[in-house]
Amino acid sequence: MSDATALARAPAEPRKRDAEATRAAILDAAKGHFARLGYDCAVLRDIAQDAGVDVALVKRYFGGKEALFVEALKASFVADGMRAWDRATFAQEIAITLADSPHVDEERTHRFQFLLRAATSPTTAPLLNVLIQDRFLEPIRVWLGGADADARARVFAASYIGFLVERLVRGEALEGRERRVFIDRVSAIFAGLMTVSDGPP
Amino acid sequence: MSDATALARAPAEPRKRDAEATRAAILDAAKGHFARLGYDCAVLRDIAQDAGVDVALVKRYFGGKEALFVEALKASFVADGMRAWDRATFAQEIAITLADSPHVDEERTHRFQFLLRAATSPTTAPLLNVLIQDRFLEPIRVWLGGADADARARVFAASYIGFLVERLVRGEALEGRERRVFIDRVSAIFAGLMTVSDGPP
DNA sequence: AACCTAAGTCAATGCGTGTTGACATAATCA
DNA sequence: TGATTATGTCAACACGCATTGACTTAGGTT
Repeated sequence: MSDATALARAPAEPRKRDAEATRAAILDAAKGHFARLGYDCAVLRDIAQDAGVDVALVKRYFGGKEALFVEALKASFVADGMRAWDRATFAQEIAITLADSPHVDEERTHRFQFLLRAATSPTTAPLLNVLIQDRFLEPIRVWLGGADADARARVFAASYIGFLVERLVRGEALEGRERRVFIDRVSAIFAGLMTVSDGPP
Repeated sequence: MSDATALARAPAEPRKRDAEATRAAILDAAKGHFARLGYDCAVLRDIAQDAGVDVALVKRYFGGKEALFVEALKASFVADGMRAWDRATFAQEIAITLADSPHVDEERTHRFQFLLRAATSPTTAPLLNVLIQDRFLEPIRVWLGGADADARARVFAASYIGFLVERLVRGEALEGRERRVFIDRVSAIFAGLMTVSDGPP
C-alpha cells in the first residue's frame, strides 16, 4: 500500500509553473466533465483536481464556471472532422458506430454528448443557439449541399442526436440480428438524407 | 405596496385539509417542473409553492426529492395514447407536430421532455433503464409489430427523441419551403420505419 | 365537550459548491 | 544578488437547497 500512497502522492512534485499548460489542463479536464455530467452536475473542484490544479486557478484563467463552460464548448467544436467524412461510406460507418457501445468512440462521443448535455440543460441552452447554428448545423449543411440543404441538415442533425441519446441510455452494444437490422435502418436514414431529392419536386 | 401585499396575501385562505388533493397538487406541479427543468435544476421549494403547499409536505407525502421524481416520472407515462395513433396518418401528423413550435402540443411535449431530461441527467439516468424499456420502447415495439420490431422500435424511438431535441433547441416553428421539406423528410423516415422490410431479407 | 389523530406550518441545520481575497513562492530580469 | 511579477496555494465566505423535527391546528370520534 505504501507504494500506492507513494504513487498517489503527486503533490510531492508541486507542479511546474506554466500558465499555458495549466490553462490547457483545466480546459481539457473541463471538456470531459461537462460532457459526462453536464453543466449543472459538473463540479469545479473535481475538474480542478482532475487537472491537478487548485480551484482558484479556474477563476484566474477563465473567470468563472460559466465562462469555462463556454470556452470548453467552443474548444470541443473545432469543426473539423466532418469535412473529411467519406461520402461513400459515411452512412454505413456512422450507423455501425451508433450500434456499438458509447465507449468505443470516446473522442467523438464526448464531443457530441457535450453538445447534447448543453442543449438539454436549461442553464446552458440559451448559450447554444448561435453555437449550434455555426458549428454544428452549418457544417452539416455545407457538407450535405444540394437543394434544401438547410432542412435536410436539420433532419440530419436531429437524427444524429437522437441516435446518440438512444445509445447513451442503451449503454451497451447491440448484437446479432438486432444489430444488423439497426445498422441497416439507420444507415438507410442517413443515406436518404444525403440524396438531394426523394420527395416531391 | 399595501395593495400588492394584499394581493399576495393568498395565505389568508389557509388551505383546506385534504391529503389526496395536496398530494395530487404536489405531483402535478412536480411533473411540470421536472419536465421543464430536469431533476437537478428543479427546486422543491418552487414545486411546493406552485402547488400552494409547504415544502415539508413533500417529505410527508413522498419521502424526498428523488422519490417524488420517480413518482412523477411514472405518472407522466401512463402509457396510453400510442395505441390510439392512426397508422395511416401517423407519420405525417407527427412530422407536422415536430415542425411546429414546442408550445403547440404542450401536453405531449412535456411528457417527452420529461423523459429526455431524465435520460440526459446523470443523476436520474440510472433510474430509467427499466422504465424506458417498459413504458416507451415496449409500447412502440408492440405498436410497430412485424419482423424485427425491437430493432425498428429502437430506431423509431431514437429518431423521435432526436427530433424532439431539435425542436427544443430550435424553439420556433419552421416556415415556408423549409417546413415543407422538413415534414416530407421526417414523415418519410417514420413511414419507412413502419414498413416491415425495406432492407435485405 | 374533551380528545386524538392526521394535516399543515415554521424555523433551523447541514452540506455542497462557486466565488473571493490574502498569502506564498518560483521565475525572470535589472 | 535583490526586486518584481507571474503563478500557484490556502482558508474562508456566501448562498441555495434538501432535509428534519418540533410545534400548531383542523376535523372527526367518543
